Amino acid sequence: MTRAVDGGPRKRGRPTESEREQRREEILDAAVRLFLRHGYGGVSLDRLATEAKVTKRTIYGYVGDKTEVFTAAVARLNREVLPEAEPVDRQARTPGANALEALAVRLVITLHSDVAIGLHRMVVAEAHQFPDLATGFYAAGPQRYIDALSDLVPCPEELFTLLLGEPHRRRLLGLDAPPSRARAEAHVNGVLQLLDL
Amino acid sequence: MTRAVDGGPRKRGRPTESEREQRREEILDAAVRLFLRHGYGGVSLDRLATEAKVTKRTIYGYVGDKTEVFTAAVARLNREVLPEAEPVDRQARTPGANALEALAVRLVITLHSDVAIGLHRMVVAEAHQFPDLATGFYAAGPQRYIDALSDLVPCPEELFTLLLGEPHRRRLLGLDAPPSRARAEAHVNGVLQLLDL
DNA sequence: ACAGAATGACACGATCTAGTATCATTATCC
DNA sequence: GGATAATGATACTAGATCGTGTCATTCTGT
Repeated sequence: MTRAVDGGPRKRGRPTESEREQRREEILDAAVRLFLRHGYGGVSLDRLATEAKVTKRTIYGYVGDKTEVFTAAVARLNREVLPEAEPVDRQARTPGANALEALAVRLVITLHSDVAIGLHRMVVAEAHQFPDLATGFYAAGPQRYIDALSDLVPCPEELFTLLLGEPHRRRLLGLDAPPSRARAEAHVNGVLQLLDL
Repeated sequence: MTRAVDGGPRKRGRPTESEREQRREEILDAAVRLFLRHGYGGVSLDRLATEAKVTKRTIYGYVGDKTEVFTAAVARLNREVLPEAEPVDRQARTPGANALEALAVRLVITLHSDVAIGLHRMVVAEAHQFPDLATGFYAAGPQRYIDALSDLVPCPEELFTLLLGEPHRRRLLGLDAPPSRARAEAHVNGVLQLLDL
């Protein structure tokens, strides 16, 4: 008999092999949730252990100390946000005037999402303590989007900057909600017109 | 006989009236230095007390608890960074094609400085815990610069966004050093050309 | 079946931190 | 001069947190 998905305390003792495979994922799921909500300093290992329904010793066994958990959580968030950019290449090859617009709208919606904004904010906040994370974040994030745009326009960096723009700055400061698709499309059209694209 | 400016332990007992006037400034000077370097969570009151050559009780007497010290430090930083925008109005009235360029260069250099970047990073990092600081920061900072530009160009928000651009994002992540004046001027000229200004 | 590995529950030590209290010392007020 | 206020030095309380230790429990490998 298998235990209910969220049924009280986890059973004791050594886990089965299939449980072991899920274990690390569950820990990182909880870490991502908590770090996004409360930031690095606002999450204790006890709280993370409770959230992951695991003990601290198990966290050390599967991931490591707090800094390693944070690094792994950021890495997972990077992989979670960036696959949205994968269809870029496919879209880029699609001819027609709307290819650029479609890509831009995807980019705006993705990078203004709660997850992407939370990641961006965390990396900025901890750039002092985790400089390697900042380097990796920029290379895997903004730089990659800029490279994708470089196949389509002559000024990819400036286009990327404008696609984020002040709304993105305000999102980082927690001043606005994520834009609706309609707002994102309007923003994209405004930017493309401004740059004569 | 007056004590040397930075000569060992401060003398005990009730301070003179002139000392009282300086006291709060010295505390906030130290707070600004430490918060910029180590962030809100990275500064303890003991450390702040040592840096300000004062005891914790005196900090409570002059400023308040840690959150009030942080709020006061951010307010002081806002006042410290923004006076650079005061000459905006005077420059704006100066006719000639170089008025906009001169203002833009000032803006780029100021907002990429270590102090401005440190403030921006701190406000982003603590936007969850101090949402009022984020609101005040955007209104007194970016919004104010955008308003100043609105007298000179038809697309002030977009111009502001481009004047910061990816170099500013990279500065927030600790990836670049502050731009030289030459780099700032080159960046401004590139942006103004792109927008046909 | 049995030894060993991995876990949850619980506890513990060491460290750090916010905020307060005590006491001697120095300035201000009357 | 004497009372009062404000300070530095120091210690303290109370709580949080990181990282380990102990022990019973459960799975894996042989």
